[in-house]
Amino acid sequence: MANLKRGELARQCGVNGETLRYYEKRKLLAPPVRSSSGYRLYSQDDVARIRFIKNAQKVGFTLSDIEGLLKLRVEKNRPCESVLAKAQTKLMEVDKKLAGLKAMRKVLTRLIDQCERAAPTSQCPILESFEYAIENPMKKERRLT
Amino acid sequence: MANLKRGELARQCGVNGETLRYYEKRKLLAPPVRSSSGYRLYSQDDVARIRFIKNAQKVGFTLSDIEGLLKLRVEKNRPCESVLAKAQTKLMEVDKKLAGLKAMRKVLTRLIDQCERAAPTSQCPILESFEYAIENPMKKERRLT
DNA sequence: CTTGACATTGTACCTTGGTACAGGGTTTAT
DNA sequence: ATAAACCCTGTACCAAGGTACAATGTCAAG
Repeated sequence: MANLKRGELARQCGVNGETLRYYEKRKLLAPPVRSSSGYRLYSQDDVARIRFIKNAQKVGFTLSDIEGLLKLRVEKNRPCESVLAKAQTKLMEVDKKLAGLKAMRKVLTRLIDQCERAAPTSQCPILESFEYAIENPMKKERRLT
Repeated sequence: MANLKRGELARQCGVNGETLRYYEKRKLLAPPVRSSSGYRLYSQDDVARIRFIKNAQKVGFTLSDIEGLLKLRVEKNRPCESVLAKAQTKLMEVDKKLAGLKAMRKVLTRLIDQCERAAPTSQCPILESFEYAIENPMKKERRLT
């Protein structure tokens, strides 16, 4: 109905106007109808599509992922399995990143802790530890010379 | 002692040779001594420096962060406080990313779960959910029509 | 009728941490 | 002495997801 111009669609979806052009270039958005003067004219369907993209991004899908999801979205006869598989794959990716961050966190908190309880005369234990290989303490802290 | 050439240093540190040139450009590595033919000649200090960089990266410091850390590393009179502060800031950053990923994970697992227990006749619940705002279930799942 | 707020295009730039050439010169081993 | 394996430089390119112009055209209000 509405026939929104680029800025209107952008405002309605909370994205930058240039982003719409970018999505169009990336084929996430079909080239829209143009007004006689060449202005892009969007519909409510486009609003829904942008919302779809933004929601999918929120759970970790990249724009390339979303390209695939958008194709499945059009096929009406139950793309559920493929979508489920993609979601499961994404979950594994998220878990991998989580594991990486948790490992960082562990080492970082250990370093901070060491620093806080260090004797004031000693060298900075954090900097010092960067001079050597960083290991996780759980296993080999028997070395308390 | 060793006077390593670029490739040798790279191999010893497990980095790409080009990376060393990149670090030099980024001022993480001082311009090294050159041989008469213009080859870079590195010392064991450089080995330590690269190791330092790589270790700091492992706990989440960016190269820009590391630039600051390297400066503190040289000052011998207890930069401990500044380092500690940087580490604590980094920990907060890591925690923020963790929180974001955990939120993703939560929604994603919910979607997967909904999909797995969906009636085979229904539309794909994952795709469907992307059409609307994504909310966390904990609060408003009273809507079981 | 003019001003301001919109729109169009192409192109370049941003971040982060590098990698990959091309087109030369050098060193080492055979 | 010649080929392989280095090294040098500058520059361009990669992912990812946009953002920011400049130069120009259009539309609505007053």
